[in-house]
Amino acid sequence: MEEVLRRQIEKIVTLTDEEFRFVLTHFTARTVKKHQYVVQAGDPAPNDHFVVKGLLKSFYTDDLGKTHILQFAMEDWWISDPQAYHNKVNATLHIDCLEDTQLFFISIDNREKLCVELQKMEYFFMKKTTAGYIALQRRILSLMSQKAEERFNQFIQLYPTLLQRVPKALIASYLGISRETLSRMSAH
Amino acid sequence: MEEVLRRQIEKIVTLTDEEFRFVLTHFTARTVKKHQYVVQAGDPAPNDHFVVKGLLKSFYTDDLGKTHILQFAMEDWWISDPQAYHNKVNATLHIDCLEDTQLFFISIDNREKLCVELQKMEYFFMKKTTAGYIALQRRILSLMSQKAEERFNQFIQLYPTLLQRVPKALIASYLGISRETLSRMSAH
DNA sequence: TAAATGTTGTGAGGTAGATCACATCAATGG
DNA sequence: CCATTGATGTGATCTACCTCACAACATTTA
Repeated sequence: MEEVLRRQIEKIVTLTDEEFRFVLTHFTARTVKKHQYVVQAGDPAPNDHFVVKGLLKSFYTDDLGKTHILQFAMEDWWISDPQAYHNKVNATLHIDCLEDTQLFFISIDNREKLCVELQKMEYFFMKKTTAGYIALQRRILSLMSQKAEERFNQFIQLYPTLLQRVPKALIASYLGISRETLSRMSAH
Repeated sequence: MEEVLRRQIEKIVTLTDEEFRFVLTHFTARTVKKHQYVVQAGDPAPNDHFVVKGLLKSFYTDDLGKTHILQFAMEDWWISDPQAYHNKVNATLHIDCLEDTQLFFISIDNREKLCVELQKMEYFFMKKTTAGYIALQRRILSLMSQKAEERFNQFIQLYPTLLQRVPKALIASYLGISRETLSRMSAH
């Protein structure tokens, strides 16, 4: 279990056994069942979650009650409500499990402490955040310049495994299109 | 001029005079005329730009030749092609000036050096990147859950000065709607 | 200062995709 | 193992927004 997290970090910075043990003391392990919530809009959400096994989604519910999926997170991914996490305000997003899930979470306070104590880890988080930023920019461009079917095809290319594990209606919500429209094009 | 940059940094971390002088050695000042490009798709784009005075935009040109504006940047903002910058690959975005502009830019190599030399600065960039990430997430939600007019109203709230300085057609492009549609609603 | 170029408005018509409404079949839990 | 709930497909409308076309000014620039 711990090794999954270690491998994730060591993709970017190398750690001695001792350093990793130290890093680990800042995390907490947790298992969560399908359908359970990890973050609820309105509540504080002081943790960032690393997925060891399982699958979650984060989503926003608008004034009309429609939900919009911001992110899926499977093995090796991180998920949080970043605004609530970094600014210590209440969540505006929900996060729940699509499958039984094992994760490590780290509080924002522990993270800030860890970054000061071990600069490598600040570097690690920096790289992760930057990569996330770039991915979001790509998604914005995709929402603005591509039509539904192109976005879906791109999704299939990018996340073939999610196509298997996630109901189509949720993928539609992630892509910003209706269930029915996506259904009508699954041919290609 | 330098003070603008200093104030920007000191919103997040405090610097001694000496530290700031040191920070400055990693930046280069530059003035750019209206219509000039700062980054061109296809070329390397190893610099991140801090705007002291003026106004720029970053945009993507799709296969059909349509352009989509990702970002405006006026005084106190940063602008780059983040993917090209951080991953040292060629740009996919263009960045050009909407007004005569003064800026400080920092190469990715200088930035990485600076972050190691002065950890405060790594913290500073981390905060900036995180805030940017949160803003992009909000924009994605806005593209998915709001319709054209709501997005425009939100834009006015958020960036009243841009409404003055930027042609409506460009704002439309930023919002992912057509010039004509935006024109038809400027009533409200 | 005339010519070229950029900005904004507005009409008319077209369309991608939303919404509503069912139907079928699979999965899950008491 | 039956009953409820979830997943998916598909037809029939509806609509927000796009595209094309043109006009009227404003602003550069030669």
